[in-house]
Amino acid sequence: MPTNAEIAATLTAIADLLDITGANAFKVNAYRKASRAAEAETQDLEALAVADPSVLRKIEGIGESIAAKIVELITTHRIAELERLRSEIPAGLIELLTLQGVGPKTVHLFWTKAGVTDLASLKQAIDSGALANVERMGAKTIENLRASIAARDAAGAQPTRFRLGQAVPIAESMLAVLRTTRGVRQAAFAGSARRGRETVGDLDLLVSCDDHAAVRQAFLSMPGIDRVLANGDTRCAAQLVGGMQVDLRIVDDSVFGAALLYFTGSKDHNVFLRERAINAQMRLNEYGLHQVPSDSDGPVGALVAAHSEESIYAALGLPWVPPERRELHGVDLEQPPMDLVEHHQVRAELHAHTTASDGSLTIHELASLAVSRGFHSLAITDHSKASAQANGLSVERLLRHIDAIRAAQADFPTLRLLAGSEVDILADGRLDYDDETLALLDVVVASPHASLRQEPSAATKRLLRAITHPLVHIIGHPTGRILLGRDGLAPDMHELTAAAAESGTALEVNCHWSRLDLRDTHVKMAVAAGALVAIDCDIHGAEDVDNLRYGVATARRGGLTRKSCVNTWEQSALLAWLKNKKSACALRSSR
DNA sequence: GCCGTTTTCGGCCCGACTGTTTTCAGTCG
Repeated sequence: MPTNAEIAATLTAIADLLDITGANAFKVNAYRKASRAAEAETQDLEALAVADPSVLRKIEGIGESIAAKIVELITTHRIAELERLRSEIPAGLIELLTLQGVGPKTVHLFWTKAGVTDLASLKQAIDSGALANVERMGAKTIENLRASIAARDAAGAQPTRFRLGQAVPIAESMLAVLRTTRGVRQAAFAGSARRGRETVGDLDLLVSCDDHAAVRQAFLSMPGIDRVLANGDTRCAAQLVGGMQVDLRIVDDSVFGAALLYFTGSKDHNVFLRERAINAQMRLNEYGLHQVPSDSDGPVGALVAAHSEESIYAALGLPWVPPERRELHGVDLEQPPMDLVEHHQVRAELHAHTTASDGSLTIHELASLAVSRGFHSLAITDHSKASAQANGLSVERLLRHIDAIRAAQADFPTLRLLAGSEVDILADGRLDYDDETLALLDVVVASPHASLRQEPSAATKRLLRAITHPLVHIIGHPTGRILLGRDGLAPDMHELTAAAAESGTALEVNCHWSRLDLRDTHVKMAVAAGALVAIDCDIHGAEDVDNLRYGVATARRGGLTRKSCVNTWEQSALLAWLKNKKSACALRSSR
């Protein structure tokens, strides 16, 4: 039973192999586009296909042929076409596609003209001088090839993607330098980081200025640059120590909006906008939206819009699309804009740890921090006893902690301090404190911390039990995944979000950039199910509050609106929700 | 291989940079 991710990976594998054979580039691109569509699909493709295979073709980018291949994969666990390609093409060639500056045409050349079948034989062909006899393989190209291989060898297991919360601070520190550079008007980061993707492959920086040379020099002389990959008048690229690539684009200030739009992407979003421009007799690129030139215009038609993103969307008959929503294309964008949750609307933190368990701040320090952020409510939710590694609280310690939280309230007149717990959801779905204890708390965040490799069906059952527990308000980091580290649980999110909506339990978007759990696609499911969502920083130290932006971005990517986000509610509404779940429980248990 | 307000064929986003070339192919985003 292939997952959507596995189907996507299979389609990408076909695309890679086709690429190397020199197949039609549009055909290759069709497989890549279908792969992206499969990955972005929130419905389970296998379930869709089993119910009605024709539904697959309703997904944009999946047509007759690819739909048939997906069905073939689901029913026979193989795709004959893929096996044929694999029998013809040495498996080691695919790895060569990942070398900087090496694409499918070059790999094809290596293979057919120099007998290269993998990285080892490529090295051999370089060292023996055999490669120098191949067309287009001049001294400079071979030198670059050596450098790419060396960079790869040195990197070893160096990551190819980086977590959002690690990439954004790097981008901002580089922008801070560029903003002080002579002639710079505007500077911003674009790309997948601006779209708030949970991981990014590289950084895209955009600068408008009067002095290109000064900006290029400032950029290329920054500390941490390991290797310069390109150095042109309007575009520079460099690899940082640690492997991250940074691209810099320099444009005139008058077209900053067009360039920002263009370099923010996503690729599919750009293609959609360009096609829309063409249909309206216009042409869109990073220098603006122009009329198609008439004979008297020369190469470029009259400018329609370029200064701001808003003006370009408007000229295309669309509302401005927030960067987090730019994975979308097609009819989704023609809907009226949603009231997406915004960073400044978050006024309550409902998941925070103190020195009582594994936090670094005291109750008072945490409360002061919340006040400084303008929050009206803060829940202190230290770990429960099963999280021994985090110094989880025994019932006796918890009782004393509740008293300490209530006592601290007097010192913070503008902040409502809530006594809570982040209680472990045990492997079978039981909670780590008994109901009598939980009933003493204002807020119960129930989270899975152990047994994170259990079967999906067991995980679903486990989490459902916690979601439907009347004393639980929030399910903390529901899957327990660690980005680029641990997959975590894979429960049936359709079941979970439906149950959450039914029981009034909120699902958490944990803002820490190593978690972002719920992930964007899960938020989308929660929104579709009508479930409540909490955006929480899971504060362990003062710096964690700054992660809120990543959680908000993830929530926005999933289409979360203010009214479904409990952290944005007025204090009275929040307290009523916290209390109502409890009284609902009392009612039920008294029957 | 996908797709359709020029719909079953003939397009498919477009520009910068690099290196190898004498005008362009390949890569990348």
